[in-house]
Amino acid sequence: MPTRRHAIADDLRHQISSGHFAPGERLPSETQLATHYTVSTSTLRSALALLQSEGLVEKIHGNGNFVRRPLCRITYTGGTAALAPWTAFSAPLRMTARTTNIEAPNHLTALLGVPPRTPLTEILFTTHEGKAPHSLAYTYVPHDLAPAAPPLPEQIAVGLADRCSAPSEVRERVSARLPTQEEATVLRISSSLAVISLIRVATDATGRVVEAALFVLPGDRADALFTTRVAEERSPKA
Amino acid sequence: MPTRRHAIADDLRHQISSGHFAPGERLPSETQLATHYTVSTSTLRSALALLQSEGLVEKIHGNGNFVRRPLCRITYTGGTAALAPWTAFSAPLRMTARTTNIEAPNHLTALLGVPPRTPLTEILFTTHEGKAPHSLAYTYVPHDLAPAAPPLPEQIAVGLADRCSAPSEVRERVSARLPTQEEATVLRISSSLAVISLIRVATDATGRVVEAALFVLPGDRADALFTTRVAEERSPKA
DNA sequence: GAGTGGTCTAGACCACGAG
DNA sequence: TCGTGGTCTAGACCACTCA
Repeated sequence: MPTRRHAIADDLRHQISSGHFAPGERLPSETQLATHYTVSTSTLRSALALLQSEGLVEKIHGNGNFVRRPLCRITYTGGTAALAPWTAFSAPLRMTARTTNIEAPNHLTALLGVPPRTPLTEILFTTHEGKAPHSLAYTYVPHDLAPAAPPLPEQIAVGLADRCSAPSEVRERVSARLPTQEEATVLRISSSLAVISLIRVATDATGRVVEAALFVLPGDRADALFTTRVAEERSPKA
Repeated sequence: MPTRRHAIADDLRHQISSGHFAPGERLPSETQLATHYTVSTSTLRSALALLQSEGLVEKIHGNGNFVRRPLCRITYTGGTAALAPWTAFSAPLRMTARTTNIEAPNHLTALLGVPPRTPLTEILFTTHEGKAPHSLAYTYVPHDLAPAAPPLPEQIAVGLADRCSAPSEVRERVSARLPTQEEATVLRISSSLAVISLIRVATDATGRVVEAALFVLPGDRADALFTTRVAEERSPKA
């Protein structure tokens, strides 16, 4: 038995997908919609919450509810040894970088295998599509491996390749969760829209961690792909 | 500036983690809690919703709110060529299987590269910890590759290894989303707790799909790990 | 049947954004 | 300033679980 909020959400979904509400358009105010559907504003808001968690609608406080423009779906490609994070993405994306020198906070020491307060370089990559941020990647490298050059994305890749030895192993751990308040704000997503949290740790032949990266990818527009080829010699024995 | 529901959620979180409310215990009723915190029941319920989406509290309609027992965190290991799905999990888990013969529905034809209504064998694996279901895996194999043996997990692995050629490539696509109503019910999770959705497709040397598997893993207790070793010969060029 | 959570209401008051 | 969404209230009524 469908509840009212589901019925309203379904109706709005249809109106959006049919083009009755165009992408980027502002929906009627919540009061108007509540009157139209003859429900209370609370019920109407819970209907909109469903659409938000699907990434169909973006609320802007004091302004209105907007139909989200459909975004390019991007694929993070796993298993690449490249140190530059954006090379892992399939689609061409505008990317900005911001470099900060920090001392290793507690939650990073275990990941990087370094003592607390080790000098690190943090590089925050942000991908954009139009004005809307599309994904976040916090990258940490030991300070002596970090490029001295200004943090233009292309230069970082070259700088890293110059200074550090080749990674010999990359471990990527993927989990699903809801975004933190900060992530939701920066990515302009609902805090009820699931995100992929991906932690990538690259170690060189000596076992030293040469890079750790924390990716946050909105679930409505990103996924991660891992391809494994099996050597012919090996038996498929479970 | 923290809202009331966040303050209440924080307080309950502390009481749970400090052991004031024990795992498995039923919380006071929502009315009692609302009185205790001098808020309306709506506000109290929105505080509980926060704890639900963290997997700390399980609501049971008509019965009460229960502190969730902390569950073993499990890791799905990617990149394995094994066809038996449970071998991908790190922890020992109780698993049940249910086999059904079906005709390929539309959403599977593209995945498997077969015509509509191709005979398939669907195997639904469920892992359990105690009474609570822990994860779901829908596995599809072409009917002629499916084991004729009864669907005991161990026998399926043997049956598959006997009949089909070795997979030469495994593609695993990971995304994050909220569970469907059905998944939330079966897994006994809140519909606002993010899940990992993992689609694994194994193809043999001829390019034929020998297995497709759809995993649903609750985000509060599961993650996926992919390890890549880089051959020494290759350059780390981005 | 008694008690629990689930849905919904009609409204107050606050915080934010744009003109 | 005005209109928007954000938070919260006090309470009605329904659906479910368990004794």
